[in-house]
Amino acid sequence: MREVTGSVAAALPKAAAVFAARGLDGTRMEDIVDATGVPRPTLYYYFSSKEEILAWLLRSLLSDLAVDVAYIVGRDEPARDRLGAIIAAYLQLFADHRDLCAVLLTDLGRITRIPVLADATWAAFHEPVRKLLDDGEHDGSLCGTDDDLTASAIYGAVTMVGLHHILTGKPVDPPAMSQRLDHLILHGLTPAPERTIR
Amino acid sequence: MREVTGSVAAALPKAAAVFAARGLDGTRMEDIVDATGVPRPTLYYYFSSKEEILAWLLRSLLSDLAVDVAYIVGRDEPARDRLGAIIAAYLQLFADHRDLCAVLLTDLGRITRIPVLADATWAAFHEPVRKLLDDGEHDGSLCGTDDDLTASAIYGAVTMVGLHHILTGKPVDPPAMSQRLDHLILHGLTPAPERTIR
DNA sequence: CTAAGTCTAGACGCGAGGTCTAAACAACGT
DNA sequence: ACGTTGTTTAGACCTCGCGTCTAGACTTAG
Repeated sequence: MREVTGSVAAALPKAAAVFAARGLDGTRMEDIVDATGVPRPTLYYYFSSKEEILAWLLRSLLSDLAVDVAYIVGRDEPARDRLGAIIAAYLQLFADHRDLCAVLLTDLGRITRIPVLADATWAAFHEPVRKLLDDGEHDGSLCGTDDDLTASAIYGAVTMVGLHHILTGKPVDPPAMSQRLDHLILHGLTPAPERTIR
Repeated sequence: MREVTGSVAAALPKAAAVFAARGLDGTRMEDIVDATGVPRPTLYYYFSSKEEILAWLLRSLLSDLAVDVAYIVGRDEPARDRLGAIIAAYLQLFADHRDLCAVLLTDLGRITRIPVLADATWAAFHEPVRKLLDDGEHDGSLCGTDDDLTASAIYGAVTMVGLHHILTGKPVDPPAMSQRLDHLILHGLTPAPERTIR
């Protein structure tokens, strides 16, 4: 794969909507040509396959996320606050890149068969969360027993909430949604004592 | 699509492993022939497409789940207990049908473009959970503000935990996992002392 | 024994991915 | 101005796999 720059790199994001609408296998090369205006031979000059085009789009998305997440993880705050910040950052990604997030998640199986993306998706969210849960046990701001399971649960919860909003066409409002998710993850669904007493 | 019975119906589940390994679009008709022993023309005698074969497999899976879930939802128990039972039932499905669950979730995008399956996946889990959350507010066993978001979060959490176990080859232990998830969903991650004070 | 329905073999058309050739075009140093 | 190198494009081509079709074999019922 050659380095992609200039007009081609600028035009490729237009293909995201097509991938989101039809999925990787459902998207024809001609669809990408139509969406981007880049002729077919030019696409094959830069990429060796359709799959590689999508991988290029998703890699940039995931590396951006990884940078944000790494910064948050490194901050000097209680783990529970950093956890909330990561959730907000992840939801922000959904808000900013609806199409690419939709492809990433709805074509998850297809994508996790591309090794570089399988690692990237995992490293961008699951691993940092697992580390934060571990930190939280030590600084006392979180409690937990099975970090791996808990990290998966949090990852799944945030992901599905974002995906649901995207697939149903609802706008993604990161502050409001992350506040609710944060509360759910920290306090659960047990009614507050005050409320039951009343 | 003709009604599928007898030896063909008995052999088809063998195709689940192939679908799980390669995905819907990555599975060739010949792979299904090899896995099941059913000749190609016979498959096209019963089904009009490859997609229909997978749909047939998944429909039976989802209808079984829907039956279990409907029974649990109708029980005369506090909503929080019924919620726990549904989570356990869902994880049991993962344990009993690893391959089909893997296809269902990793090829989610491909599958939600098949209308009958899109509805079935939603109806089998998300809707019942949402109803239970609503019940829980009325019987006082659960608290919540945004049932739709919460239902998505729970659905995502349970799904990702199960999927993670399946994809990493770990055994799915429904009682242990649902107990942990249940605790997480009810009490969250806030350490115990702080919770009792507040 | 016929008739209807079930099952199977093998050949075919076709669409889409990806390769190849060759030509047009741009940028560059000499 | 001129070759050189790399970029971009058109169009023909090959291959693979889906789904169709014809036709025949086998099974069961009337």
